[in-house]
Amino acid sequence: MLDERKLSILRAIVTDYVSMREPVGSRALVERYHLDVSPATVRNDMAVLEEEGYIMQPHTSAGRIPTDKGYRLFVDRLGAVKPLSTAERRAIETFMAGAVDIDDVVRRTVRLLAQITQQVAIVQYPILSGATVRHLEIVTLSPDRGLLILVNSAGKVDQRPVDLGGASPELVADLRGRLNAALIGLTPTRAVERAGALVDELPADVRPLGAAVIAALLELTTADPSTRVVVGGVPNLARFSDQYETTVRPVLEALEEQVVLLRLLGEVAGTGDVTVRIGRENPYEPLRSTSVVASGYGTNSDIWANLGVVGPTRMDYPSTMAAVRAVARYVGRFLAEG
Amino acid sequence: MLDERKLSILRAIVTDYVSMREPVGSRALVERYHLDVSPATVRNDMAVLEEEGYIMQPHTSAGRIPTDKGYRLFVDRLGAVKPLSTAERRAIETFMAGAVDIDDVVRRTVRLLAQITQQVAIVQYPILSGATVRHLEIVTLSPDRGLLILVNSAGKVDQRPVDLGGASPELVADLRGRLNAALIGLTPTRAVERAGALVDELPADVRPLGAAVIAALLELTTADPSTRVVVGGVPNLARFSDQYETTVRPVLEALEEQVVLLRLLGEVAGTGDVTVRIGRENPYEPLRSTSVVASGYGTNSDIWANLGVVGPTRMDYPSTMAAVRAVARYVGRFLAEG
DNA sequence: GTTGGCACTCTCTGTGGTGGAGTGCCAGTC
DNA sequence: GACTGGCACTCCACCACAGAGAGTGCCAAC
Repeated sequence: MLDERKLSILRAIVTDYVSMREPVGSRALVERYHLDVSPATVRNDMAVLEEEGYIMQPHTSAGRIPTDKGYRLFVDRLGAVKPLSTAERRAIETFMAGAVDIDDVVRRTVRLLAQITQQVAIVQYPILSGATVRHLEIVTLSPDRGLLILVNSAGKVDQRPVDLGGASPELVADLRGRLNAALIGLTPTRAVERAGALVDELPADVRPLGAAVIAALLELTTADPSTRVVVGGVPNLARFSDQYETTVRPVLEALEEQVVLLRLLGEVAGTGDVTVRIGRENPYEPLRSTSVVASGYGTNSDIWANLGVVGPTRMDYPSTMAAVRAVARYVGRFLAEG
Repeated sequence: MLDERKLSILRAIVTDYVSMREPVGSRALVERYHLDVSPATVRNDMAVLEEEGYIMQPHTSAGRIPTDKGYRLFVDRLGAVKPLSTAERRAIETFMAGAVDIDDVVRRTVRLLAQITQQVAIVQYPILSGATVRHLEIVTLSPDRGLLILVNSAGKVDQRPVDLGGASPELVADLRGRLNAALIGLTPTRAVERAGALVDELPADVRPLGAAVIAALLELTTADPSTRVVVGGVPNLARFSDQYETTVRPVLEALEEQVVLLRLLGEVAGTGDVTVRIGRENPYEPLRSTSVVASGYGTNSDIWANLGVVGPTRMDYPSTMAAVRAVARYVGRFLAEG
């Protein structure tokens, strides 16, 4: 159906449109991409490509621009992987050095991704499903108010307020001892199960306190699963200020909604490789004229969370995909090493 | 110099320009604000106001718009305090209910402020200078890697990685005991001083570990002072997409730079009341065509941090100031109550 | 299957003209 | 002396229009 030359033409149209930002005509195509045919031939091919839905004209007698379907074919079959520049590679290597905790790693990652791709970057907090409970602390703030603190083996610290109900320091210490003895080394999920069982084994005087603390623990482990997403590179939208209503505004609005971001990233999850959603392929209506390039990150065996960028459908897919892939891999390795 | 009527005219110009977004002429002014004089009289007064630098014309034979100086006078002397609507008041009351920790309070505050003012909101993390050390924990992650965790009396939890240098669990426990005994109840500043002295009193075998931990503690207390700022309501910039280059872009860029935000908010600090920086009064060059309305928040005796909004110089100052003031007061009270 | 030629279409740019809003100024009035 | 009505003037915003340029589709020829 589409012979080699038509594919080359589509590739050239996508490439040219992405870099020039203008509909591309047959003459320019022949000149800039050294196709050894005449513009007329290219026009015939373009007519076919248009009929098949890969390209379109903004209006009669204008050049062609790729459709979502055209970009899709380009991404699937035509985009040569563009290797990162050494500068970019070095940036990735050095950007993470000196990160002090997970927050910091996530913040640095988002900046890095935004800088390399020159787009808006989104990084989801890792769900360290392999991490185990390392330490559990109950700190008394006032007779009634306490704080349950959970530290996992990856160095993540979470806290939750807990109502101590006036329990004595001894009771609190007792409970802490029991919980630590029972839960250390377990995964969060198993820890919650175990804690649920534990409550029945507690002496009567510790039980009310135990119930309150374990409830807090449950909230902590269920509520947490990286509801959190960090965003960066928003000023990069400046490059699309001409398309304010179709591109800038919807992105700004989506960025404000954690839920939307999680959906955007979330639905690509499961794979460790880069996924691309182009235009209308996106699950979120207002972003129908933008694309999302995302990837899971983690170890070989375990995907922790996702990261990616969002930009106009007219983006440089090969470069963006290469950058997202490289950053995802690097962050995965970095976190695995601790 | 400026009699009562000229001030009324200035007030009317500011009000009209803010709501209509168009240069305002003498005729419209007379009609809409029931000035009991003729347009010609208003024109004479406007000529004076222009000469004094309070208003200007975008071009000859256009209406007038306020200058930064005009807005300043308006804010200082002419803006009647606009009370919050009951809906807004109720929003403030209910928005905070159910906040689980400081992160949550800050996030909710920023959303609230953005929603009420319909502008971009910025909230700085509170520096709870009155808070004291409540608990100090050293968690071992691996023989070499540990985590120093500091809990203060306000329920804030901070952590920092620390190199344990292979110290035995007994040594770690010993050090934890000593630190807790020595530091609990002290303010962060005093705690660091005390810890510095403590290192010399340590037995020789604990000393290297002690030095490492105390170094981490120092980092924690000095680095922390709310370097952190949270931003919300960015999509509200959509209302100014016509002024992309002068308003939207600089704001987006400033928002990416924590340092800039801290400066913006920081330089208004010290007072518990609302401060307004109009246009060129801002310390940050690119924001010269925007205004910042900010306020410290805390208790009567103690300012913890700042919050505010940033928007175009052409903003509804009375409403914005009222909202910022109300939110700052409410958050201060909310945090004080715990 | 490919190509050169040609008529056609549509956007973009610049030009000139017009209407309207608003001003500044002046002479007259209270 | 302050205010007002009138008037000439300025400048923007809007519109219509023409011409250039880019690009196309189609057709006949190779």
